[in-house]
Amino acid sequence: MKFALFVIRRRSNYQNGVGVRKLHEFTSVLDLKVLLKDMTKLKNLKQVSQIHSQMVMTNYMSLANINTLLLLYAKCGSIHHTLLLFETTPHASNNVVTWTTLITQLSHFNKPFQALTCFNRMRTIGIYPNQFTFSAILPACVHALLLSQGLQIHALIHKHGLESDTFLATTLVHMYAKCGSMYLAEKVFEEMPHRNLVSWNSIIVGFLKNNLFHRAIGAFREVLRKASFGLDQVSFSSVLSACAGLVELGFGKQVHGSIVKRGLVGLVYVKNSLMDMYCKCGLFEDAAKLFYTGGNKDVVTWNVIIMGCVHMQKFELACTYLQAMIKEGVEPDEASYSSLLHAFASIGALTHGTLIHGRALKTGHMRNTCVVSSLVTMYGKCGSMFDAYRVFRETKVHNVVCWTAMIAVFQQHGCANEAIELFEEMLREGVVPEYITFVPVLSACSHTGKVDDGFKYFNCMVNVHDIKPGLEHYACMVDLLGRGGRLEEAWRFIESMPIEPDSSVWGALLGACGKHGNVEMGIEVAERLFKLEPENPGNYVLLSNIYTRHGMLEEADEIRRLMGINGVRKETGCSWIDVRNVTFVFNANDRSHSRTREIYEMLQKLKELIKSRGYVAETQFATNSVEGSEEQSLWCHSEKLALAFGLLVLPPGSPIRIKKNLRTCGDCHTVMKFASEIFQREIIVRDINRFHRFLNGSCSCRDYW
DNA sequence: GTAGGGTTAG
Repeated sequence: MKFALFVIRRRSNYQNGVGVRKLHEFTSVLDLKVLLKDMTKLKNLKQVSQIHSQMVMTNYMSLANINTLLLLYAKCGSIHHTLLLFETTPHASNNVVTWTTLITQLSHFNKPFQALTCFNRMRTIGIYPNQFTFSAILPACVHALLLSQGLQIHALIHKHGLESDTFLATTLVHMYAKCGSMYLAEKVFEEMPHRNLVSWNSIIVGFLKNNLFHRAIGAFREVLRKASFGLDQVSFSSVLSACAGLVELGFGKQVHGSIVKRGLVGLVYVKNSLMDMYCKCGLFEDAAKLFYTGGNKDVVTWNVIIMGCVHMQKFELACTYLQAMIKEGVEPDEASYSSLLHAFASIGALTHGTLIHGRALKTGHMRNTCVVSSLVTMYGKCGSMFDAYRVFRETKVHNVVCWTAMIAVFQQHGCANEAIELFEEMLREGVVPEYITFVPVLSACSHTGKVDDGFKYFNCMVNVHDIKPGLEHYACMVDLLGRGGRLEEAWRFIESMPIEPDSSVWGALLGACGKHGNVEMGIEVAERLFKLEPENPGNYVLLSNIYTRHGMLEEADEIRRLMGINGVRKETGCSWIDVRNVTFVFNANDRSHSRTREIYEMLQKLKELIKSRGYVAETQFATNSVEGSEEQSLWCHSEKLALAFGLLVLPPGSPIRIKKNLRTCGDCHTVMKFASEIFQREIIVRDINRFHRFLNGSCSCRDYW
């Protein structure tokens, strides 16, 4: 082969693929084959077209050459030309290799349904698929996530007696694992007469992707013990991902040792997985050490270190790495953008997030659905619902993640009707909802008191979409019934659950007991919660508030004592506000800020103004008294301090954005409403659960949170 | 002349 290539290069003066025009000088089929093989590296549509026309002119259109051409067109990015050539070559459809090439490439181009149609067309005209065809069609089932199709293909493989083919069985394992059926994947794997490295890697990766990390590690240990072949970078990087998933540093370090022993540490994929494992186990420094030790770095290396920063909440450092990677000429990819956006979403850094948006627009990354979904979430979590919606609408094609992101943003901002309408639009578009999609939908129903609709969607999830409800869904349903005052029904609903209810489910019921003043049920529910999560101060506070509201002050005191005995402390309220890219933090009763005097003066002024408009302090929200006055303690809440500071330093008319670590209190909520009207300001408070957008004296949550 | 496995979005 090498010799033949040498001859061609000499004869055609072939250099870097420029010698194509001398094709007519070739005389043997062998020459052409070699040239075509070499051309696969070029991936240039123009050159492939030139070869194609030369072949037509010189009568070189043998079936084998046509098949190579089909492949070449696909490899240089034009599935369109592949299809065109196929359709215009009548005798091509008699050949199984031609069909297989076509099916493989359709699958590679993420056109699984066209691939399946081709497969069926081929069988209709009486062409028998071989093992290559089967391994080409299985990835199409994976792309389309069609387990049912995969099962049918499996049956055909069985019929053709090809089940024991190692290559095919491995592809089946991969297909079942990707479609979420580890039971079937394992069954095929167990029945394989021979397993090679890729077979083992496929089962390890299968466990990994289905979050069965222990099983992934188990399979890795097993193959390490009994295989006659050596493991490769895929095996090692996969087992490291499993360690990362389990935060299993001990075994991870052992794996690191054997990687070093085998001399695999220089491989960039292995290095990336190692770094990722250390980051997820909290050893950022070890990851950074690997990052700075020479060797290759690719875009993933950068992404892993950036994600590591995000994981450690080192957001500024994450930005520094992004700038550094750009400086070194590594173009950030969708994962880089997604991780940073995720970071900015969690800290509510709107300005940083907007900068990333600008960059994504310039670099063409807005075509990527991951980036778009992260942007929608970022804007949503930073309080800019309208920007989130704009990004969503400016994107033409949405996948289910994108739809879910936008539905969740509406829900968090109190626009429950919009959330439900968007969900309905998604269904009309033919997008299939997933497990997580139903969480904001059910929550939207609960926040608008749509009990019937909530049940409609819940049943539709189970019966139409075959999704097993999880704890998140059950908690929403309990919330839905509880908010509507149907406490007994909610209790019975919990009892009918096929899975063990957790604290989120009981917590929803306790909240409802508080809202509707059911002391007896409240006590019973709280007792269960104290057992489930004795360390959560929220439950004690809720029960104590129920007692206080019913005048049972002794019992309320008893609960506070219980907190002391159990060593539970109420988390201190804490609020943040960004002013010209600097974040200011306020704790409850905070007097540490340099403008403390002005802040408290502003609050005093605000209090007088709103009192004249009928405000009465809601002292039931006062959990401790300051200077003997419960009312006074209310005016030291962190969100009020942040509000006063915002009113002082932000230009009139500009919105005030506050973030809080706990649920916002009822009294603060009332004060914010008044303030938005008096100062004609938009005030956005993001608390632990949701957004409150105050405008002209009312809140987007319609006082229902 | 045709095939397989590996970090990121809700």
